[in-house]
Amino acid sequence: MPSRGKKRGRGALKDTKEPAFKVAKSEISGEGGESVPVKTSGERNPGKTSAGEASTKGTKKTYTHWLMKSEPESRMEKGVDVKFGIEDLKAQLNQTACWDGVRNYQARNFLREMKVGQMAFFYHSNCKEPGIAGIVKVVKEAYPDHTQFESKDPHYDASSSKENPKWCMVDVQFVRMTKRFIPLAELKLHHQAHKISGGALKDMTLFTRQRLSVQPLTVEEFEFVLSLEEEKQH
DNA sequence: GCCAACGTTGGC
DNA sequence: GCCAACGTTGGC
Repeated sequence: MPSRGKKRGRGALKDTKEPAFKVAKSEISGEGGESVPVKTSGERNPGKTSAGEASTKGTKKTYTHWLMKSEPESRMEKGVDVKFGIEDLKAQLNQTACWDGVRNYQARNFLREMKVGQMAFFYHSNCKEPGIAGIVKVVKEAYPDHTQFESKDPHYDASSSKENPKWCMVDVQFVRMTKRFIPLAELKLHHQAHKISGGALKDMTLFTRQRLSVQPLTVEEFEFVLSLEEEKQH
């Protein structure tokens, strides 16, 4: 939904109450976030916590790099155009926008993990040429997504309350375009080759959880994708 | 426009 | 708690 959700327009910068960490049990599916990491009881923490590395802390990985999907082409959803490509981000005041409209628990939980200064790929989805168009950085950490309370908004959620907001957003700022557009098809070729060779993209979330609109990348994945910038396409 | 993948809902 | 039906995402 970030793709299905991202919309133009600055979000009001009002800061309401922090979303409680406690969430309704109906949200369990997403409550753990990418909670998946095996919880081996008693297993001692490998302690492999190099800065920036997807580290194993306790039972859950922490990430420092992300990929966020948004739709660069016009599409009407409940009478509202949800188009928001990287050019739209660049056009915002301070080239900064709130990442509203995320309505998936896993994606939301990743938004909550994001820290100021962290980098994310801006991915163009549901369009002629899907792929990575640029790089953005987190400039404000998770706070309530105001659009969940607005009945006219395509992502209005009647089941959420201001006392206990269900959905959050972060603010991101444009950093730069990638040196060249990196098409999904190209990433997929690497992913498939890496599944055999054991390369950096072998488990890339873009392919293992294809519908997730806000997703983490390991440092290795992020750097490998960056290395593709330098390649001339066939 | 088709449809695979997959998240959510609700009956039981 | 299972799982079929349904809805959404998003590539192609």
